[in-house]
Amino acid sequence: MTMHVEIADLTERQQAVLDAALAAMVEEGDGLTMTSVSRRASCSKETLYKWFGDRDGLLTATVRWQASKVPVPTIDRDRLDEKTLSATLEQFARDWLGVIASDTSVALNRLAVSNAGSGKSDLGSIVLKNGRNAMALRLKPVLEAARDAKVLAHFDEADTLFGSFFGLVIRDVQIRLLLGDAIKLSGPVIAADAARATGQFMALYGANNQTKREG
Amino acid sequence: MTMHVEIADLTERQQAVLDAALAAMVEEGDGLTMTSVSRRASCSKETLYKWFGDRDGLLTATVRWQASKVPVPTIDRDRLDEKTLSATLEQFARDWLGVIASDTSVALNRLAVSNAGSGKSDLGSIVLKNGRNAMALRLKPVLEAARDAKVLAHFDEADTLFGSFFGLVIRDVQIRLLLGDAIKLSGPVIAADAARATGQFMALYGANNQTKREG
DNA sequence: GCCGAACCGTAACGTTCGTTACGGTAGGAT
DNA sequence: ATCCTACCGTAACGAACGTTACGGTTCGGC
Repeated sequence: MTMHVEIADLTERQQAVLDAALAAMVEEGDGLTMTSVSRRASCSKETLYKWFGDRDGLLTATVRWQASKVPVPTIDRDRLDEKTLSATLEQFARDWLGVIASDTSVALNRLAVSNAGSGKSDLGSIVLKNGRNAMALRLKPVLEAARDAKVLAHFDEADTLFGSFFGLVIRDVQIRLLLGDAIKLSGPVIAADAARATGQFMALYGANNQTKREG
Repeated sequence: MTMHVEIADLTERQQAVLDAALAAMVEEGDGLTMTSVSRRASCSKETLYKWFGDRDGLLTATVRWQASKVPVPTIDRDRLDEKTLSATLEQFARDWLGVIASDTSVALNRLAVSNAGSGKSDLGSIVLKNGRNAMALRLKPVLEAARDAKVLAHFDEADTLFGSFFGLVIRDVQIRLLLGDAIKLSGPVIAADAARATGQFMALYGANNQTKREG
């Protein structure tokens, strides 16, 4: 286990270096090299190795650093009527789509996917933990509270609802971006998508709709 | 452009070599090497280069070969009532989930994603064309026919519906698999997911439901 | 039997890149 | 002033791997 610096206590210089690594990741993808990072960051390779141990350590630290920069939406669980739940979910979807569509997120996920294939030091689980799982962790209590407040219809597994919400929001956008499809999501488009997804989710799982739900 | 063999006319030996490459891809991921493929296929590297030009050509041919093996569901556009449309969509979803969850598909998509990052000879667009886009091509006429037969509510853009169907079926399954999450989808689970997704899609877009649809 | 084409197995070459080593500089402490 | 620490820039090392070259074998055609 190469763990030289905790992301909690990074000096400003170290953060700058990781930002340079992030930029390298976005522009050079998987093929970023220790030399290119050091050149970008105007630092020596010796420093990279002292701080991060090896290439894997640098990549891991970079992924963690980016994850720590993504704001995690906070939600108040009180006053849960249908209106506020919808608004919350919509905001959630908007933020999330914005992250997913960003260059850094795409580069990061590409790297993690590559790495998950090669088996080394899984970046995959890190990205999963700080991406999807972090979202699920925030969202599931809200869904359960909404169920208890009779705003959502009864359900047993919050995972199922989360999965459906995920699907309605992300659709085929992420995989297309990862595969290099040139789609650009402007702010208005994201807002519209978030609104549609939220409306559909409420239609499927809202307390007042008894349409087809769980299998 | 390195194009040595068309996938249409591959000798059996060549197919066997590509199957070996496929196996190597599944087990070694991005880091598969010309040597490992030749060893697996019991062929010489010289042959690999003669047939496929270079490493990129081999990978491209492998991706095309796998794509050509995936059965494309065929659909009859006649007799479109709600029942048959549901059955068609459900079958579609089932097949699709089965493909997405397979080891080869995961390995293939990982490779394509890595490659899309590095910019080389896009495998990404090939996978996109033979995956998502092939599905969209088959599905959109059906959706439009269903609309004209008043089985689905009115819509302008079939893309929107396709995206929603995609999301409801795939949800977070593909990205989790790509990132290395250890989920196993048994046949019954896939069937249940396909049924749920289809039910939800019909609930959202069926002609007899006027719930929230397009933005 | 003989020839050439196709192919196998392996050795060899060159490049890239991770990793390490080294000389030099700035700044703070003693 | 001296020393020590942290850092920069660059050169050097070694392994992995794509690519090429070569000798040996099989096999169909004459």
